[in-house]
Amino acid sequence: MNTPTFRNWQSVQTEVLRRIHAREWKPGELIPNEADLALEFGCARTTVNRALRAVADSGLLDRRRKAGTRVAIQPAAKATLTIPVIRNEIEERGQTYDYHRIERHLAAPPAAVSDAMKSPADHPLLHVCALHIADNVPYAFEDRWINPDVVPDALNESFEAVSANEWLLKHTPYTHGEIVFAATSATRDEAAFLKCPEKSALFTIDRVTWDGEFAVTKVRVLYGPDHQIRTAL
Amino acid sequence: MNTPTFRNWQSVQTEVLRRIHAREWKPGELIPNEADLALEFGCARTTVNRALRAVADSGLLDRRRKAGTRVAIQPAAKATLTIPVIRNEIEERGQTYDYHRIERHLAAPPAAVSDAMKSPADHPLLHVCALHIADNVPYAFEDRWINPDVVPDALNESFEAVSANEWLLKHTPYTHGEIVFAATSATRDEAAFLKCPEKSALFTIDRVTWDGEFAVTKVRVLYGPDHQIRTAL
DNA sequence: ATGTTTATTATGTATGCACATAAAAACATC
DNA sequence: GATGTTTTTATGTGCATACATAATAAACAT
Repeated sequence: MNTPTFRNWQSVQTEVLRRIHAREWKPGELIPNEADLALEFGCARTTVNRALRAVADSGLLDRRRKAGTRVAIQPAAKATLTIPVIRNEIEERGQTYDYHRIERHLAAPPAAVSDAMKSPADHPLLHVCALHIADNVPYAFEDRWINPDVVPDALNESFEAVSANEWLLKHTPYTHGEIVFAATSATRDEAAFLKCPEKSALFTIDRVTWDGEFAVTKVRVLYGPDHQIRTAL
Repeated sequence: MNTPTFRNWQSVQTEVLRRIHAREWKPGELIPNEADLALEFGCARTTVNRALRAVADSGLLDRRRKAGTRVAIQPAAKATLTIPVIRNEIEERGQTYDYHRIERHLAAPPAAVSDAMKSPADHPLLHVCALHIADNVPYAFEDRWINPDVVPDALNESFEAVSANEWLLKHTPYTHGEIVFAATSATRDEAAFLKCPEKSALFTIDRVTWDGEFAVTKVRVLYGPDHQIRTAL
């Protein structure tokens, strides 16, 4: 009744996951240390380490030096969402993508925007609004503010052919960002653009992108009604 | 003008990220292979490999055998969301958590639910509805269906003191799950429970949890108005 | 009893080496 | 020229070893 040998880290990972799910290792319980597992699985400790590290990354194991590795008590689900460029999102579903720029001008942003971008209240930013369309149906409304100090080239771009989304990705470096998911009620204007009833519940993604200490851009994307983002757990 | 040596994979990663952000390596561009980088950084190829793998995991690099590693053209943002147990979510903000079970009975679920759980339409499931409360204000409404074939013990549990959320986490193994984020409009009943206007836009998480081929539970959590989930990018 | 120092130990990681594998590129064949 | 086959090459991974580090437990001193 010997355990079969596990050659690669994936198979070790699978076995570890099996034991966790089968409750052979119960939540909160300490599991054998890497060296022992390596012996049991007939592989090197490095391999066990890699497997356990992967499982820990997914949140199912808690690891601490000296204390050892234990099964997470409340495995706070970690879902990795991929937020694609809208064009890709649409084209990957086999729909035709269309883009329509609605507005583009320099203006002082509302306080909510200048605050989020940590930009002086009266400092003008480039405001670009656009509609993303899938199979001739409005798909998402994009409301974006761009900091021309950080991206001076944006002032020479009309954003009529290429969406600001893609243009910025291609031309602008950034270091980090914040992203917020929420549900918002469609305003009159938004409803008109998205051709949905006013006050429809819209899935919304807000994103602020930074290059060092300067905000590059802030964008709010309002998706059409019934839009959903799904992922495996 | 020699590059300083990078001792550990984190510092290699930092340097790689710097080069990407600084556009020394431009989007779409092929970067030197691992062996060359190892030589340049004065470390082993394994170390470079680990660093590049980490960056690739975050979506900024595309790696393919033989073809080499290149900077992602459109780094589809990958956001890792942590979906905590609601009680923890509330308590971590220093608010008091309260829980109120609204309903619990065996019933044949609506088609949408039995379909999602791949359960026969007329097969009765345990329906548990509850309200999660933060500082005496309704926080989230939980609408859950539990498969008693998979979790027979649930039939002996009133879910009055412990939320089904936590009880299941503690008692039920599972293998995988699906999760869907969306925005929904509050129905009359939901609005009443959450003490918000009818048709408010509510952030919604739908989750189906499986143990092998059997659905363990399906839950829809409706968060109160203005709820948002944020994460770093 | 209590605080402080010193082992001890499990994980974390760097390294050199070997070999596996996918996929591009070169080549041969029809 | 199109198609199938072989070679080449960059990444992917396993392993043994060594040492680093964090955190606990044990030993020690006060």
